[in-house]
Amino acid sequence: MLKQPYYITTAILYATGKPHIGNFCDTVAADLLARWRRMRGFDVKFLVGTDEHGQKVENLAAEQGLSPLEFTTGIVNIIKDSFAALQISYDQFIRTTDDYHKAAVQNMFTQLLAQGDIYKDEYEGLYCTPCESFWTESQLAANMCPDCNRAVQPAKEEAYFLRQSKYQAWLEQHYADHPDFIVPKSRMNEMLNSFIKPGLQDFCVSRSTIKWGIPVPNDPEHVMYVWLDALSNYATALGFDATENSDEYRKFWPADVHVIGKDICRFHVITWPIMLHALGQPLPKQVFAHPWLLFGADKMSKSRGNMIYADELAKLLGSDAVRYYLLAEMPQATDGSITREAVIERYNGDLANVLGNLVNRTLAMTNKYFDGVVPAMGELTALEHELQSFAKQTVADYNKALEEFRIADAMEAAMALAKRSNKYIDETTPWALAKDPEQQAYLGTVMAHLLGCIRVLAELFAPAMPQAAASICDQLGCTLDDAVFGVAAGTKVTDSPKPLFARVDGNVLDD
RNA sequence: CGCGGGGUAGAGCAGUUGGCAGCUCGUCGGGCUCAUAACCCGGAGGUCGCAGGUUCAAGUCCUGUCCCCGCAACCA
Repeated sequence: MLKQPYYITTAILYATGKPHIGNFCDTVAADLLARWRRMRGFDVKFLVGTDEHGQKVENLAAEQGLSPLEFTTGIVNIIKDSFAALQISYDQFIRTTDDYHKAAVQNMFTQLLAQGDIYKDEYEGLYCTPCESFWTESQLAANMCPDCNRAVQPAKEEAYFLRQSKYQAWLEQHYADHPDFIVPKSRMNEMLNSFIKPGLQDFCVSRSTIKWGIPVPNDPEHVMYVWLDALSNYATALGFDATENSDEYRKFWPADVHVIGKDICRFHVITWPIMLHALGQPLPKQVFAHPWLLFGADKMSKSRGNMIYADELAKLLGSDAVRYYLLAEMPQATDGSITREAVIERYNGDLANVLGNLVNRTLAMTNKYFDGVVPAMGELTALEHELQSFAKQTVADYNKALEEFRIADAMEAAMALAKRSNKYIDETTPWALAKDPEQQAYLGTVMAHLLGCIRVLAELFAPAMPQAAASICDQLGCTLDDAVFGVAAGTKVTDSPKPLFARVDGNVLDD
C-alpha cells in the first residue's frame, strides 16, 4: 500500500549566533509531530534549515574577519550539533545560501516580475547614512538611529514591491473557506484585523543598501529582502523552481504544516500564500504558530543574560528530559515559561517519580513474583476493565490533541495514564496478593495489566522521548510494532531494571 | 486612540451549549512498602478583578469599570 506523504517544516533559524532553547520550540514540536506521523504510517518529510542572508550576518562576519558564508557555516555547524543533542530526526537541512535555492528564488522573482505581481517603485523612509540603513519610526530610539544614535533623515530609494493589495479579497476568502488554516484560530482574527481588513499593503521585497543577499536578476544594485528568500525555502527544498517542478515537489507539496513562532505568523499567512497563489501553486494546508517560551516572565535574550541553551541542559538531564519539558510547557495558545527550578520540578515530578518509578517498580515485581516472565491474564475484575478503558481513552485523547496541535495536552494525557497505573498498584496491592497462593492467577492479571499500560506509555511517549521509549521496550523485551495490548505472556523482561530517569538534586543546574 | 488576549486556592493553569468550582505543584495529616526518600488516600485553602443586569440558577450571557499583556504595515 502506498504510504500517504506528510510534509512538515520548521521556521529556518537566522544564522547569527548560537540559538537559545526557546529557538528550538519549533524544531522539537515539529520533530514530535514528524515521529508521531511516521509511527502512524505516513511517508514523512521533515525539513529544517537556516536563513543566512542580511545585514546582520554581513556585519557579524566582518567583525570576525570572515566572509559571510564562512561565518554562517560556523553557525550552521553549531545548530546541527544542537539538533543532534536534541535528537531531531530531520530529513533535510536547507541553507538559503545553497545554490539550488538561490537559483530557484531568482526564477520565482523573475516570473512574478514578468506577470506584474512584483513591480519597481520607490521606498520612502528614515535613513541613517553612516549605517546605510532605513528605520521605521517605531524602531527609532529617541528619534535617533538605534544602532549609532545619530540623526536620521527622510530618504528614498528604488525598490521592488510584491503586489499584495491585489490579493486581499482572495486571501480573505481563503481564510473563510479554510478556518483551520491558522492554528491557533485567534491568530487568524489578529491578522484579519491588523493587516488585511484595514487594506493590505504592498510589500517591499528588495534592498539596495544590503550586499549579502540573493541578487535580483538583471538588476545588480538590488538584493532580495529576507522574506521572499526565506519563505521560499519550503518549496525550493523540494526542488520547486517556478518553471519545472520536481518529482519530490509533486509528491510532497502542498506542505501539511509549517511550524513557526508566533512572531513571524504574518509573513507565513499573508505574504507566503500570496506568493504561492500568484505563481499558481497550492497553499500549505496549515500554519501552526506556536507561542513563546519565556524565561520566567521575561523574554529570553542575550542582553538580559537569561539564556538557557538546549545542548547544555541535555548534557545534564538527557535530551528526552529537555524535549519533554519543551513539549509539556507548550500550550496551544499562551506562552510557556522556563526556569531552572521548573525544569527540575518537571523532571523529578513527572519523569522520575511518575513514569520512571512506575516502570521500575513494575519490572521489579515481575522479577520478584514471576521470575521476570510476563504472566498470562486471567479473569478481569472491574478494576481491570476500568484501567483498560482509561488506557483506551488516553490514546484517543492523545491522538486528538496532536491532530489539533495541542501538544502539552497530549503530554498531559499520556502522563495521566502513568499516574493512573501507579494508583492501580495501590488498588490491587500485588505484594499482598503474592502472599496468598489462591491469588496467583489474579496477581498475574495485575502484572500483565501494568506491563500492558507501560507498553502503551512507551508508544505514547516515543515521539516525545525516543530514548526513554526505546529503553522501556528494551527492558520489557517487546517492540512497538506488534499491535497488541500488553506484552506477550512468556516474554522475559530484564532482570536488572535500570531507572529511566534518575532523580536529581535541586541544585544540579546551578553554575 | 484602535484591534486582540487575559484577570479563578500560595504558584502555574482547566473550566463545551449557564445547573452543586476543578487540575498540577506546594502545604498539612494519614496509608502502604513493590519502587528512584518514591507511590496511594484525605484535609486546609477561592465572595471565580470590581459594580450592576438578565435568569429558578452565571466563573459561564449582557452592560459599565479597573488592571495586566500582546499587535499596530514593510520591525534580520
